Amino acid sequence: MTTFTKSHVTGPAYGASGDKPSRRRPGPTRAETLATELAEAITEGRMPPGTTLEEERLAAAHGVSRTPVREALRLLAATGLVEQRPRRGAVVARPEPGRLAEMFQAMAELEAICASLCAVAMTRADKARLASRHAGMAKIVEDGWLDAYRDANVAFHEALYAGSGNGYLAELADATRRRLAPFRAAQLGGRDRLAASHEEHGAIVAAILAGDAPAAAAAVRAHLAATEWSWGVLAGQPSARQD
Amino acid sequence: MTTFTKSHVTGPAYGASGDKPSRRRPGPTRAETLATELAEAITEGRMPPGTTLEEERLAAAHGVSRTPVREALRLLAATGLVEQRPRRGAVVARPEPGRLAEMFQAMAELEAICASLCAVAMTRADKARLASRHAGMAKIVEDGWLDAYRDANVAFHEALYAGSGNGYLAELADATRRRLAPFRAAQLGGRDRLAASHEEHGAIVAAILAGDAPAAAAAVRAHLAATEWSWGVLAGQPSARQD
DNA sequence: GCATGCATGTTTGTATACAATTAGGCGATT
DNA sequence: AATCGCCTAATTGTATACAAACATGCATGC
Repeated sequence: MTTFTKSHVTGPAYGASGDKPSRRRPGPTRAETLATELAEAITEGRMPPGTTLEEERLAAAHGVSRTPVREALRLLAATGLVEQRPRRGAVVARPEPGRLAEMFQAMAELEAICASLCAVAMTRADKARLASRHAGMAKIVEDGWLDAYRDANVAFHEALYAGSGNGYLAELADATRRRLAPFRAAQLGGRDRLAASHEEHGAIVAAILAGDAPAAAAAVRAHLAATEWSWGVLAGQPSARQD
Repeated sequence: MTTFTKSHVTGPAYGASGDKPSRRRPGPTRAETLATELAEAITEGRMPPGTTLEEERLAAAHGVSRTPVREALRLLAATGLVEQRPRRGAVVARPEPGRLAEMFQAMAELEAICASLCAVAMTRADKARLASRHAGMAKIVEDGWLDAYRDANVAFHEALYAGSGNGYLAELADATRRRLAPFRAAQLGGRDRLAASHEEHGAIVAAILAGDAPAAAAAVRAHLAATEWSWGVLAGQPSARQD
């Protein structure tokens, strides 16, 4: 499971304007850079599910040849963000509604496990950090800052993954969340939902602070069950439909 | 998460003797075929962790050019079976001992979830099939047929994944098991361990038949905790060391 | 004698050229 | 008029060629 860390991203892409990079970075290869960029474009909704990914077009758009493009697509296909039909090209993955529901359930369970582990494995300092992170989100909720809450929310959940102490598990959860990202409803609902979400977070944090693993798992499941509607998962296909 | 089904495998590889295939299969591309073959070679221990995967050598061995080889390696890298260092080539993945432990724990939790879901989601017919599968393994245990038990054991666990009714979760569990496969101790221990394993399976089956999800989860965790030593996970690195 | 620098070979990364399959449209036939 | 078949265009799959980076060994200097 390859993860695409922000550190791999080199910016808005040199190739957007057609020029190639003069200085060569040591680490990341073109294919990886491309994969990261495409992954972001997909998860952020700029390339909605169903979008066809034509190799030559992508190559031209990023100022590279088809070879790295193909490798990037293979990478994304293995990640699940892209679907490759044998000789019919690649498209941004658009899972069946049933499969989306499966992924959502799996994510809930993965997060529940993470929270359980947090409850028993986190150091006192870690728990304090988590609590303060949660506390910091209160102001965002009061102000009704939707975009900021969305980011902070992702960060909160990723803190849960990291706090499990199990990096592999964290990667699974993160990858699943990323694969579901294109199906989030654009807006999280409204201020009421924001407050409710924050309150549910509070229950999770409390359980973790108390070291109560089963309660933490239950709180996570409840939180995600309540969140479900704010994803496109059960509402049928979202945004794009262009095949 | 791309899965490598047996149906994709076309045999011991035409390229082993250098000749290219005359008839062209419609579906799978060379890269996918290659990826499947390599994945099997790795999970079956024929290419132990640490083995260097030189592109040209692989290309020659399989009678193809470097291009599909590279794509196959990318695929495997995304799957986690292979590790690609930016400009230093690819090797069969050899995770740190700590990471192996994480993967093992994650697998235990994933299987526990699957078993829980089995308990509540399986139809009566499914449960009967699972029970009969388990019963069928008794004879293998009596005869001490180690190899056969190994295969049947994998099939049993995969039946658990499938029985969860959550295909995505099943894929996660399966992929994790595959990634851990190269680190299994060659022999499962002995006849005593065989019998113990079978008995633990019995506890799992019983809990599922009874529809007792928590008991099923607990039984799975107990089973894997008992199995742990038969994997190379905690015993440090296994088989190969050739870098 | 040891360390450092350079030269060379090997291997990966990228680009381009070619082959083959698929998709779509046009025409002929029933 | 509808359907079948073929033909053409577009796109993917594969191979090869070129360029850059890493690794190794040797020679040179200290």
